[in-house]
Amino acid sequence: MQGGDLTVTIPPFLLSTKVSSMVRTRFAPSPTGYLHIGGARTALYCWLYARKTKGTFILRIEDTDLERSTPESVQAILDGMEWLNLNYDEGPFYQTKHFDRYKEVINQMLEEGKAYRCYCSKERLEKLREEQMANKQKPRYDGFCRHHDTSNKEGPYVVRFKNPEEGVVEFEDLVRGKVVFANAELDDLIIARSDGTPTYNFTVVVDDWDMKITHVIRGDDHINNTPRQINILRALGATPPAYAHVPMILGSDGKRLSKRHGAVSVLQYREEGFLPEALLNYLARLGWSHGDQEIFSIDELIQYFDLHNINRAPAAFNQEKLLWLNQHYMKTGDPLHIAKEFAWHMQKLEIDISEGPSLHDVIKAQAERTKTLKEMAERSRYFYEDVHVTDEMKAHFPTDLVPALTTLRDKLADLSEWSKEKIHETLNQAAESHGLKLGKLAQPVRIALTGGTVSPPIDITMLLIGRDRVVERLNKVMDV
RNA sequence: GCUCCCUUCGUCUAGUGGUUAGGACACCGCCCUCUCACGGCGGUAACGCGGAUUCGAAUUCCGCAGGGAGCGCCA
Repeated sequence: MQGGDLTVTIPPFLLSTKVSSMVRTRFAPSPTGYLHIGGARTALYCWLYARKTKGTFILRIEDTDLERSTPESVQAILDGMEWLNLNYDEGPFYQTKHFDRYKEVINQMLEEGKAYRCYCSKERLEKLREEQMANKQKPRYDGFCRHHDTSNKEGPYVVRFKNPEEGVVEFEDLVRGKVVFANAELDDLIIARSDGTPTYNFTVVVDDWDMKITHVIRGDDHINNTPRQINILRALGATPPAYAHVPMILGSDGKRLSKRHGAVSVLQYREEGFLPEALLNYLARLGWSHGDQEIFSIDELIQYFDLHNINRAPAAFNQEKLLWLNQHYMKTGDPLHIAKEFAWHMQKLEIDISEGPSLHDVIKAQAERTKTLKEMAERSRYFYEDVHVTDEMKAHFPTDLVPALTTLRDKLADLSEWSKEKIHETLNQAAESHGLKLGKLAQPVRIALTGGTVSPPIDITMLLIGRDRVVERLNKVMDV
């Protein structure tokens, strides 16, 4: 029996002329929330594997849970993927649009005796479960309607898959190696609810089959579903794909990652000032490695990534290392791209960047002293906005410093060229001529110019703020 | 409870019978220095436990302990 026999309506993705031996991976999130860190890593692995093999990466939205799926979540997932630049070749496909196809396969299975109608009430199932638990057994359906004649039954029913009752399901997981399950452990799972809608384990199977998925890369919380899915696939006459179950990501305390660990949503990392390339690098390296290498460009990732090098143990998310990577990319990454993300943060803080130094110069000056773009934005206000002189600041300007400040101001005002070198020279001269060490002059000047005690080197700070504003701010602190 | 999975520095990891168990983040110290940083140099720190195999085990096998996931008309 061939799978093609079941095809009456042909979904559009089947009309593809692509060669079937090519690798086809899919990321299949359910839209019940944002794109979280774990999902993002799974998506990244799927994407990397497809890119590495010159295969196809497909996005499929598993929205069969009508209760919990929302359009907002779909959008959040799409936005997250876009920010990370994980582009897909096909999709997004929506399972809710494949209901006819699922129904068709269910009917076919019913006709062929591969599935059956089950009239057991929820109450009976509930009772069964309780009894089994009490007897220290694994709760599972007892196959009542499979073994009794139900032909003259009336009322609501679900459709169950006739799982093999004996033997084992064995598969070679690309991450874990050989995995074996006894069929006796499995039960006859519901493939259609009493309202006729199909369930997860069934829709996954049909779609993976129809979409000719060759490699299912997913979280290992699905490993228990795999033998069931393989059984259905076999009943349909399909060849099961290769599986790769990647371990979960844990919070910093080793517990399951959740909101109390901080950011979980990918887009929240954007809000907090991370660069997508830093997150991607971090996520790739979390649970996977290539020798001792820590920094990977996207191209290197594509080149070196391999399913076999994925670790079997779950990994704890470590924000410190992500911060380090983020700073690394702020210092060394593509200036244009960083400036674009940086501008986004400046805008969020309502800092007007239309006048003042170029973002590129600010990034160059700030990258080595900030860990995130958000922090960088917060600490770059004084390049674009006036500094408010506070009483606390005044304490840093004793009257005996006024002569040196005056000299400095006048020399700066007369400077032939507003360059880092000239400014630096002027600073040194002004300090020296009043018998001061550079530090004695530089720090008060820093406070006058930035309102704080921390900034890039004073010459660069002055250069970026600009001559007029520098002179103006020096005057301001000398007045008071 | 049942089934399955996992276990190298605090964290991410390298390691596939013989290594002073390597790297990275974090941490500590020193150097550099106009602040904060960056950078450079150095340091602390790990094979869960118990058996077995072997001349030799982080590496193989068996127990144990600990951790995780699944067991829905959720996905």
